[in-house]
Amino acid sequence: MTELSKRRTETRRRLLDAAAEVFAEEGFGRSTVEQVCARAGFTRGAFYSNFASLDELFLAMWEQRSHDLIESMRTAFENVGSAEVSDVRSVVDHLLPAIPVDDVWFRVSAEFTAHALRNPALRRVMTAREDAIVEAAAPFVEDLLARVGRVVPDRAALGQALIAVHDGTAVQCLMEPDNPAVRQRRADLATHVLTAYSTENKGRS
Amino acid sequence: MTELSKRRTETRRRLLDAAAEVFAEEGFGRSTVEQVCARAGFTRGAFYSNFASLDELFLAMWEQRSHDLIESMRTAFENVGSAEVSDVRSVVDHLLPAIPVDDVWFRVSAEFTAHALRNPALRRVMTAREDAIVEAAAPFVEDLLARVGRVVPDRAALGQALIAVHDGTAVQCLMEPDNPAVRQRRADLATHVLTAYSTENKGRS
DNA sequence: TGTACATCAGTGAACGCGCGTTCACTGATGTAC
DNA sequence: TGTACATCAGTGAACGCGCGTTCACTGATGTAC
Repeated sequence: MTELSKRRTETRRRLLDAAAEVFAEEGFGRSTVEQVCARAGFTRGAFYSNFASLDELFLAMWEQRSHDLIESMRTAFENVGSAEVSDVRSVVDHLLPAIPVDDVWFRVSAEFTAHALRNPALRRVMTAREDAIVEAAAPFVEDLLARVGRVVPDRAALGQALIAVHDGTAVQCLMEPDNPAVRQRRADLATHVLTAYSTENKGRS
Repeated sequence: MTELSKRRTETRRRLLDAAAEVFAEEGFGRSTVEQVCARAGFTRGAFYSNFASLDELFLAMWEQRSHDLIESMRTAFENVGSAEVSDVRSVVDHLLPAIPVDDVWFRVSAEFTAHALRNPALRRVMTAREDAIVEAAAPFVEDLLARVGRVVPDRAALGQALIAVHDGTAVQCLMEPDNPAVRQRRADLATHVLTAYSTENKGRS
C-alpha cells in the first residue's frame, strides 16, 4: 500500500462521492465514466489516472461506505450503551434507530448485491463484511440483553438472523416509506427474533 | 388488451426469456437491446416492433416471472397440503422446499428492487406483488399451522415477516451456497418466526 | 529563502466502436370470394 | 380448395451520438542546493 499524496487522495474521495450519487440516481449499470467525472468536476482522464474501470471504482466506493457505516453504527451503539432498558422491546427501541435505513445507500447496496452474485470474489468481500458487522454489533446487543437478564447462546445464529431481518425489512420500509405499520412490524420482528435467540439467565434476574 | 397473434406472442416470449438470461448474466444496466435480440435470435427491429424500451421489457419480464413463480409456489403448496405435520418445525420443513431460491431469478429481482427504489410506479407494482404472494400463501401456512394446533392472529404481520425473512436469508444462502449452516439457520429462523406469530389454540389440541 | 529542475496529476483533444433508433423493404400470415 | 389481395411482423441497412480509452501536453507540487 503505497502512500498517496494529499491531492490524489482528495481526487479519489471526490470521485468516490460522485460515484455514490450517480450510481444511486442512474443505477450502476447505466452510469458512465463521463457522468461520474462531470459530477466530481473532473475530466475523464482523471478517472483513468485513478481507477482501471468502473467496476474497480464501485468496489472501492462500496468498501469505503461499508466501513464508514460500521463505524457510525459502532459509535451510535456506544451512545445507547448507558440507556435504561426494562425488557427486550426496549432493547430494540434503543438499537434500531442506530441502524440507518438510507434510501441512497440501499439502492447502491442492492445493486452491489446483484453484482456480487455474478462475481465470486465480490461474494467473499460481502460475506466478510457481514461478519465484520456481526462482530462489531454483537457486544452491544449482548450487553443490553444481559441487562434485561438474557444471554445469547449462539452469537453467529443471532447475527445472521438479525442481518436477514434488517435486510428484508429495510426494503419493505423503503418501498412503503409512508406506511407506519411497516416500520412498526420491523421493530416487532426484531423483538421476536432477539427473544427467540436468547434465553433467560436464571442466575441474575 | 388487444388480442395478439400467435406469432407475435411467441416472439414476445422469446424476447422475455432472452432478457431474463442476459439480465442475469450482464446485469440489467449493462445489457443492450442488441444482446437481448441476439440471444433470442432476432434483429433489433423485432425488439422495437414489440417494446418501446428496455425498461418496458424489464417490467414485462419481471411481471411474467413473478406470476409464474406465484403459480408454481401455489401448486407446490397444494402438494404438501396432505402431508403429516407434528410441530412447527415440520411445517417449515414441508413449506421451505416449495419456495425456490434461484440464483438467476434472485439477481434479476435484486436489480429490479434497486430499479423500483428509483421509480415510484414500480414501487407500487412491487408491493402489490408482495400482497399477492401473502394472499396466495397464507391459506396453506395457516392450514398447516392449524393442524399442529396453532392459529395466526395477524395474517398481514406474519406475511410481512416471512417475506422479510425469506428475502434476507435467500441472499445469504446464495452468497454462501456451500455453507450448510446458512441454510440450516434459514429454516431455524423461519421456525422461530412462525412460532412467534401464532398462538396455541387451546380449544383443539 | 530563493532558484532550478524533476516528477506528478489532471487536461482536453482525438479516435473509433458499439449501440439506439428509424425506416423502406420483403416474406409470412390472414381474409374474401 | 384455390387465387388475389391486404395487413402484419420481422429484416437489415443506415445514421449519428455518446462514450471508453489513449496520450501528448501543461500546470501544480515536491526536492535539492
